[in-house]
Amino acid sequence: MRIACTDFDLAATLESGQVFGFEKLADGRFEGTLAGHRVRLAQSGDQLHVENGKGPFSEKDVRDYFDLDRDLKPLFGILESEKPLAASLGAFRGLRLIRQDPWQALACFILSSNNNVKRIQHIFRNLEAHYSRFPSAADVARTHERTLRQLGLGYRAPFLSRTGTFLASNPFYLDAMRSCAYDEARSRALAFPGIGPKVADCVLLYGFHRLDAFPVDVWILRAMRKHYFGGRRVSESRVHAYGRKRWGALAGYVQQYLFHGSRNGVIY
DNA sequence: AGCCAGGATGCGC
DNA sequence: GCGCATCATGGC
Repeated sequence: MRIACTDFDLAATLESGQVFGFEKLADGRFEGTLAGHRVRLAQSGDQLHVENGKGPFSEKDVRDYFDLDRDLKPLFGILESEKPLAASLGAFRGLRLIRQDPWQALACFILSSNNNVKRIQHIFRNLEAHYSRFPSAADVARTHERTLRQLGLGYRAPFLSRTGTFLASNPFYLDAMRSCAYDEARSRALAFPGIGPKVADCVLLYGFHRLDAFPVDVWILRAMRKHYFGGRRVSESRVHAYGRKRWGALAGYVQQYLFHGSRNGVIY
């Protein structure tokens, strides 16, 4: 399948720490699961190539997943007007926010706390291998904690176990969060074990495509302190409130360019 | 060897 | 509200 795409950077999108299930192959293609199907992805210019097996799999699935029908010009207008962001735009123009499955985003970002991307990817692959797919909440619910530990989760095993158990017996809980206002959805995310302020915003941003969410991790905190607070050691909650107010409905997109740019040395 | 990783939690203050 | 120790694990 070939899909026309403008203002799209596949590699930046898949390597910017928002999704952990794609592996870069030796030839530069990416392999992972999209809309329930194993795919291999490659980009050449304004074309996205998708190889997949048989199944109910459409171009629309891909366009939705990669947010390809969004006009990024309003975002680019913001990024161009601020020095640190313009640098990231120059390097990663076309980085887009993926629409992930809410449960998968929630599970992955429980694993992400005090962890590094390489190891999160490793745990993700362990989970896929153990269950022959990414586990559902029900899968996790009937798995013993020690098994999760053996898959590499460490001390986060009980967090995921308890979350899976709750969602297996409340199967529409995440669906209901879709229609909540930001504050309500965030406080519900915060109520899960192992989910604090940063991961809650990741769940809203990546799992529910709430673009007004603004996750503040160590990279965002450093970059924001330096470029927007004159180097002052302001708190994460202040940075969070500031980012959301300054960039509003596109705060999450701005955050993604700031994060990826900072992590790759484009912003310093 | 020791520090860090897309932090969260529980504590004392 | 803030600061701090602790939490598995492995990459670097």
